Amino acid sequence: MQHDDLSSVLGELVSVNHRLTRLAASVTGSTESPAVWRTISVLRDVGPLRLGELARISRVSQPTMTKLVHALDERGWIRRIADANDARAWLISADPRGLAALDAWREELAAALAPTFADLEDDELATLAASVEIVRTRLERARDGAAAGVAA
Amino acid sequence: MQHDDLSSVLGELVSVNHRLTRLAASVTGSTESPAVWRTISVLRDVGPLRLGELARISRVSQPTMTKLVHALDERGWIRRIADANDARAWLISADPRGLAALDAWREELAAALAPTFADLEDDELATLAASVEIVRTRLERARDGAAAGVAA
DNA sequence: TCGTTTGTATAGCCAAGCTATGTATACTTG
DNA sequence: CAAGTATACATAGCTTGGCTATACAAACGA
Repeated sequence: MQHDDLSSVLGELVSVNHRLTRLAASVTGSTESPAVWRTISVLRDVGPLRLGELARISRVSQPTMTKLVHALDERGWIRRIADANDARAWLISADPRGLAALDAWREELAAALAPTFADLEDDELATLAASVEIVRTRLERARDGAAAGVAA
Repeated sequence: MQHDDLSSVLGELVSVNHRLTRLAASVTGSTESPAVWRTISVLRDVGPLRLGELARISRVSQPTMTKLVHALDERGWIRRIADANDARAWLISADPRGLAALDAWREELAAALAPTFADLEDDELATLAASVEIVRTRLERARDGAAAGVAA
């Protein structure tokens, strides 16, 4: 029962939020992809990171992150800082322009979704905020097992 | 955490859930994409639909849905039923095998995320379930404005 | 020094998204 | 009822984000 509830809620959470992501993509005029905002959001939350670690936390492969980082670098939304102690490595940090773009996207998203969420009550908003924190907490925790085999 | 500002919460909701989607993709061995589960989930929730309407509700373009439906049809996860009244149209419905696959994926997802969400309290689970309902309600409502200009 | 490990880059593939356009059926109207 | 318009789905061709496999360069260890 508890297990059924858990799997049901997690499954619905992922499905419903994927639909919300599609809605967000279609109502905003933004041509940027979710991957961009996800990446900058991670950098904002956990600070400058090596490319490989950023890939692990974002749960994408290292080559995928290499492509994303190059694209973001060309936009000037992140900075690649040479690691003084390891000539192979880069420290990736969010550029203020990237953070500003993230804020602008959030504003745009909220404006575009405003009609749909117009009747949101205060307690419903609080419920959504609480859910975000619940999930974020687990995502942070999952960082530790993110290396390879998960293996927990 | 941050102030319960609408744009902040919506932005975080989309970003965090995108990260959760990545986590789900990496912890499950599933080779299926989120688009597959999203589509079957929509069919399960709102029943047999014409391809175009399914595309609008899923917030993807009609050609994208054509490709998805063809792929799902080859797997036997949906059924294409000729519309008796309109030879151009098809009614798309979820096949029991598709619904079973959806359930299996949810179980797999829950099992894979179990370590990460192991300490979820009952009230936290309830919060997540409530959020799912809040978002689902708005998604259903947004169906009406899904046709063209997104209203105003 | 030389082999091994590690951090990032490159190559090449697939899937999901898009716009533009094609084709067949339905509808409308003179 | 013929002909033009509108609608429903399919196809073509592109872009991008994801992957694995592999290459390269720097660090490390014996």
